[in-house]
Amino acid sequence: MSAKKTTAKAISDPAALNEAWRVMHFALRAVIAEPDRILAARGLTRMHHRILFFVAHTPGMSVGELQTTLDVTKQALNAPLRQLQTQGLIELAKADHDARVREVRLTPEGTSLEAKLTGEQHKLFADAFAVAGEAAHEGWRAVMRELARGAGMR
Amino acid sequence: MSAKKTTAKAISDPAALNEAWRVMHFALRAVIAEPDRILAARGLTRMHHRILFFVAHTPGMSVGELQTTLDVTKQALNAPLRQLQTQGLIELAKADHDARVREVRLTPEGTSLEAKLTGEQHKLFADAFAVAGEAAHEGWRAVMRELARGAGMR
DNA sequence: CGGAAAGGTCAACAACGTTGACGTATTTTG
DNA sequence: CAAAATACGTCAACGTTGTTGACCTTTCCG
Repeated sequence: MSAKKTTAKAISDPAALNEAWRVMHFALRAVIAEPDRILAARGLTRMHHRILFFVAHTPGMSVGELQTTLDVTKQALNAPLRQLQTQGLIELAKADHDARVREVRLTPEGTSLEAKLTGEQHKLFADAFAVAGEAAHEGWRAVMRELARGAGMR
Repeated sequence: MSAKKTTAKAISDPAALNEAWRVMHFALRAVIAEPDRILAARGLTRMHHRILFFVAHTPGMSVGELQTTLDVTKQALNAPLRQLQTQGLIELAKADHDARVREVRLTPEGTSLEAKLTGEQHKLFADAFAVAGEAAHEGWRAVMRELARGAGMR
């Protein structure tokens, strides 16, 4: 017994729901902060991050797939894509099966940067999960999954 | 016994951390979706929503306080503020203690719209919490608080 | 061969926020 | 009380980012 009883807010207490929304914001901000600074230092933006992120998890993605995934026009994608290439973070190569298609992959440096960026985020999540405990971790995941259901969840 | 065991992912499993990030995105998107549509239908944007939100919870806020809170310039704030006023959602009145200061309050219609907007979000949260259960709710809050610590948390 | 697909690129726009410079009440201060 | 400081409002010039539209090249395929 004991532990904090914190009034165990009722699930639909307006104040609790309101706080949920605020906390969500700050949590997101906290997780984005470091990566954003690192990116900015290289003159990169969130769009670049998004590209690195998706390409890291799906090496060899075509430009068109990226475009669809990120839901932007090819013109909007082109500039950041070229900048990443210029900075030696990604490579564009013709696909074997279709020379019209250009496949995107991270270079070792790109892989390194991407790892650094997501590493910062992972650290925050891991710390939060560690402090909150395994049970809280499971609860968190359950709630998030529920919230995310209904959004695209591509 | 029973219930889903779901492999009880290790707290620092890279895949779990990665999923945490993705889920966070989708959850946020899901929560923002409806309010955004409602706003858009009235020709309003997120900035208007932010104004309504803060003014709702701190009636009589001055324009300057709003500016500081939202972290935008007065020029950026002015336009949406006037539009909200024109649409009869907020009222601007001179402060009793200082006629230079203009206090912002929601009109009944403004209060109604704000309630509708946050109501949509509350519904999503309440549903997610209800489905996940009270224990998960507590866990979620614990993790979020931990994540948010280190961000501003104004 | 000729049409369709994947990309690249130039150009005109539109949304949104920023900085800079003034102008106007109103309050505070020397 | 005159002068400096505040709180706001507003006009104007930009910068960023993404969009639509048009056009061109390379490549694939029937």
